[in-house]
Order: sequence, then structure tokens, then C-alpha cells
Amino acid sequence: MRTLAHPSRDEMRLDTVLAALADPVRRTVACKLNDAFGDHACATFELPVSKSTATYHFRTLREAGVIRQEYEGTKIMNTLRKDDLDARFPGLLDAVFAAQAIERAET
Amino acid sequence: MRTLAHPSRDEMRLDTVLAALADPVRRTVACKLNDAFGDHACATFELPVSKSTATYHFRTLREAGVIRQEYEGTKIMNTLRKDDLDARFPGLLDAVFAAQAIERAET
DNA sequence: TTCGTACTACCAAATATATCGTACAATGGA
DNA sequence: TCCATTGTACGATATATTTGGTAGTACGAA
Repeated sequence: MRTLAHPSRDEMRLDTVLAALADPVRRTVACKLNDAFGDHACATFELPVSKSTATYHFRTLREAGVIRQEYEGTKIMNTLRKDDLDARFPGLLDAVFAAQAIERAET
Repeated sequence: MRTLAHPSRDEMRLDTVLAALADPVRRTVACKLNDAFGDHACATFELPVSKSTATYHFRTLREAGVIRQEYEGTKIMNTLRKDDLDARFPGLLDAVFAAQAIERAET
């Protein structure tokens, strides 16, 4: 069973979390995980980048502590680490998602 | 009288605001402006970078819409655009400042 | 008009980020 | 065992960011 490294709550850095969420592709991933129930394989996201670039963005999110990634067969299941982030930086994630929703609504 | 360009509220982009706040030097500037009363010249910040680098960071903050910069003689007075940001992306700035305070407290 | 202050513009460099293609590894199923 | 699926590792490249130095501008004061 392959496992992937995740930062603990207190290892999460604001620099890294904000940088992770500053990228539109990564913010899209986080928002979709927030909207949806349960977890989702990387391949289900239909991102406007290549597979290897997608891997890079998922890894960036995981290493920042925004998502949790766990192997399930050959797939990786992704979940938003909402509880952890809310504990670490209260209100941050919700504010970002709200902001994203606002910006989206104005096309 | 020299003037500097600022984005209007609806020209503010989440990408740009988050990227601006992801940098520790710039976040320091924003936090200090939030804590202090009134406005402050660039030179009063004692940043750990050269003068020209500081100029770059102030410009980045201004172009993102995070701060307002206005000439007053040869000085530039900086103010946080809190009202504008709160109107555009409610709760975002406060969440970032709260997160910064948390992270600071744990040295 | 001369000087000092405060800041910018421009150039150059170092570093970081985002991107993709190709080759590969791990798993589950036929 | 062989194959398809899912995602990674690595290398290359393009672009962006961060940085500082130098020269210069705008302003106020003497």
C-alpha cells in the first residue's frame, strides 16, 4: 500500500496555504471538493492541464495541507482537509470559497 | 501632483489578491496597516529587503487592490483598502489577518 | 537654486513556478 | 500472465517572481 506524506495541523504554513489557493487550477480543485460529497479521484476533475501538470497541482495542495490524498487501488482519493484547516486558520477556507463564488457569478 | 493607478472594487481579482497576500513581506505590510491608525509612508516599515524591492512589493499590493497609495510631497502614504476588500471579498482579509496572528503567536 | 528626502524606473540576475512529454510503477481484472 | 487504468518521476523548457544596484525624478526646505 503506497502512502503519501501530509503535514500535520501545526505544520501548515500560511504562506504555503495562500500560495496553494492563489492558483486558479488548484482553487478549482479545492472548491469542487468542498461542493461535492465524499472523495474523488484525480482523473474526475477535468482540469485544463495535462496529466503530469495535474499531478503537480494535487501534490502542491497536499503538501500545503489543503487536501488529503489516499491510494485506493491505482486511484488516489482526494478529500478536502476542511476540519484541519478550520482548526488551524479559522474562517480562511470559507472566505476563499465565498470569494471564488462571487467572482464566478460575475461572468 | 503624481498619482498612482488603483483597481476599482470590481477590477480586483481573487488570484491577484491571494498572490499578494501569500508573500510574507507584503502580508507584514498589510497587517501593520491594519493594526495601526491612519496612513504610513513606505519608509516607516523597516522591511528586510532593499528599497527597490520594497517599492516592488508596495506596487504589487497596490495593483492587487490591497492598499491605496497617495503622494504627499515626496512621500507616499499607504492605507489598507479594508472597506473595498470587505465589500469585494467579505471576510477574506480578516481571516488572513487572524491566521497571521495565530502563526505569529507560536514562535 | 541647491540640497536632502522619498521613492521610482530600468536593467540584470537568481530563484521559483507552471507546463508538458515520455517513460515507468502499482494495482486490479480478464 | 497480460492488459488497461491511474497516477508518478524525471527532464526540459517557458514564464513569473523576487531581488538588488544604479541612475534619476519630484518635492519641500534652506
